Amino acid sequence: MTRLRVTVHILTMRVTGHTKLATAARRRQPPGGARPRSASIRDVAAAAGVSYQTVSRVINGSTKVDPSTRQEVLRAIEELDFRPNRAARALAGGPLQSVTVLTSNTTLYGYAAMLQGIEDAARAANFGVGIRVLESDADVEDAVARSVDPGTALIVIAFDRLGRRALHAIPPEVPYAAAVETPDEGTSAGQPWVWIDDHGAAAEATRYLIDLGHRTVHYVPIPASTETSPRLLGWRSALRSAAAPVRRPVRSGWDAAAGYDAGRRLAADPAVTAVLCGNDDLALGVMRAMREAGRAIPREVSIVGFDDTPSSAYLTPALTTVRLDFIGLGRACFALLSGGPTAAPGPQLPPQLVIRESAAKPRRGR
Amino acid sequence: MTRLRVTVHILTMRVTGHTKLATAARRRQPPGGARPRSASIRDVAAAAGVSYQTVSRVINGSTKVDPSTRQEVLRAIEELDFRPNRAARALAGGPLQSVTVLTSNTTLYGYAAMLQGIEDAARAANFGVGIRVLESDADVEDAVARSVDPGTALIVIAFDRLGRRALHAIPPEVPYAAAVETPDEGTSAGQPWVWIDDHGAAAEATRYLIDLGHRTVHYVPIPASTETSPRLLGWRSALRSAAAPVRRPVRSGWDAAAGYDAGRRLAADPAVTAVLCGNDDLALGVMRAMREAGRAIPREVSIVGFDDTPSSAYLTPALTTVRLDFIGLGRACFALLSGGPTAAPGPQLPPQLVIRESAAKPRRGR
DNA sequence: CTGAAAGCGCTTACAG
DNA sequence: CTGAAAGCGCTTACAG
Repeated sequence: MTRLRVTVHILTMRVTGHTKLATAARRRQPPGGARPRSASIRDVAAAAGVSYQTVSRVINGSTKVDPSTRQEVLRAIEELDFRPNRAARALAGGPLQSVTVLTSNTTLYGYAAMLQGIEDAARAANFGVGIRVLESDADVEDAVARSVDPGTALIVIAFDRLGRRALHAIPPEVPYAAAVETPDEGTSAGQPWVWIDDHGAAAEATRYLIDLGHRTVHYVPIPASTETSPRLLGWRSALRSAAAPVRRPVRSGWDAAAGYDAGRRLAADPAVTAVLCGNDDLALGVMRAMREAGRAIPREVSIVGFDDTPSSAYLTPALTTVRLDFIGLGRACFALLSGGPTAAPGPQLPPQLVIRESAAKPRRGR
Repeated sequence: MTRLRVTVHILTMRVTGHTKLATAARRRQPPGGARPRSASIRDVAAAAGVSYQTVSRVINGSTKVDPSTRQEVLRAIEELDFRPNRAARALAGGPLQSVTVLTSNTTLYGYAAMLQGIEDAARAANFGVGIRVLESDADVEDAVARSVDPGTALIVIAFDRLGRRALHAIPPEVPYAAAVETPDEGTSAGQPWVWIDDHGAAAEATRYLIDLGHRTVHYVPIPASTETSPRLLGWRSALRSAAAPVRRPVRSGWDAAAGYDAGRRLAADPAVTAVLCGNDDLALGVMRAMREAGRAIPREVSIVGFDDTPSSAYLTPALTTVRLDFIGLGRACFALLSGGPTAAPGPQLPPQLVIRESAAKPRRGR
């Protein structure tokens, strides 16, 4: 019995060995070829006539390599189409080579655009990009723990409560960066965080509506990451500066359905003539509810959104909204990881009010 | 000489060991706390009183472990909060543990929803998820090569030309699955592909408009992955069955801006009374263009989209569209990788025409 | 500047 | 069923 087993194993080994060799030869011949075993640093070293440690130095950008040696190694790398094995580098304690994005959502515009910016910057830096969705409060800790890995940094999209929790669950010295809704008061100096000036954006949009002649501006926020949302603060301060009454924000959610619900509640109040919405999807839902209630936009009710999604300009009426550069935010966030010259924590590209058709003077002056 | 070298080596080991410990110790103490270096299988083995190979067997689900031994190991794993090192597993030739999604886009609804479905299923299977965007034709080969990695499977979102190219660039025996626009004729049997019955969906939507009384239906497609798009075929065959004239499709792109351009061209033709659009964003753009041209929807022109994005029901008029289950498609695609009982290549959940407000009888009968 | 050693944390054979 | 060996492809020290 034992004999038989041994025999079988030897055969197996032989077959495997044979396959590998045959494969390497057939590499460029797709039809029928088995998996090409890719070149290792030893192969490159042999082709370049140096030791494999030198190859390691070259691929890691060590300066202590003779220029001509480097040339020869690079040529061999090119020739063999060598790509360092990520797993081996990570295991051996090599440099950061990938980033995992922790986010509660991947499809909402701000999140998806942020992810796009991260991926774009990461790809340019030859970093791999992973995604881990934060499912629930109970899942956050596990998500962080499973994402911590030598060789990979973390990026947290901390626009909401789950993201915020993940941010605070990252063990010290795990390399990371984050996009936050707003920095923690006081403690944010020196943190690898980027954000958008939501406070200023909300204030500007609110002022715009007030200047149009609206008596006040109602607010349908997205769920905030903290107790005090900068948008809420910006909206309120603009209202106060104008001595306009501050109405209670209408709690909702993230999408058009949530906006629709909020809109129905607002439509019941004839005093509502202007509504600022936490994102364009909410705005879309509010518009729908208003029109169902017979309130024309912008003739009877003005609506302003946040984000400027690619569709917002094509709605009817085209949405007046605050453009937020999430793609740039994602890129900036990634840059924080490498700490290059373009890396700067803090607020990024200022938001910009894009005036279109969904807001106008109220029917009668105040 | 030999003796000396041996001695030196022993010293080296000691020094190395010392340095590492010191470093490790410092690493963990930001100022004060001690971050435990994560447990390895050897730690678990020690805690459970077994060899580390046995731990390996347990975490890999080997059946050849005594139940009581397994219990003990699981307890130690729990106690030490052990998580296998992904890099080490990959390097040593362990099982698949992550999947990289190759896609030309991450923000368009179909792609983003597909990604969501994949992530969801992958997370449940404790798989990591990577993303690699296909930037251009020139980038495809590089994208595939860099994504091939032991321990990680590939999922290609092959709805478009770039995705299709990536699909065909995958070396044989790299584990993968794909969501395609349509299977290759003849050669698709047994391939790990999933898709949605676009042909049937387009035919159904077209028939619906014809049955409403429209003389014909114009078509604004999304760019197809192949020469013959199933949606185009479905649209055309429905038209032919109804003996309706087949107008040339209006080439456009993927987003509302592209839809707007197409819509302007269509609006110039007074004979256009019904338009089928390749996705909801295009439909939104077409609607905008039509209204700018003074054509009311649906009174003068009917519009039908594809996708049923979360916003489509809240547009005014609410969009009549074909609902496609991209989230389910993503899950099904992932399931193909593990080959479990739920894995079935082929067409997935049938599309469903969702009738809302954007399509109606033409003003005058045909 | 370049080479030889040790080891990262696992897995697969293999031997009991 | 369980243990001891070899090695995955790299990197960091270290020694010249």
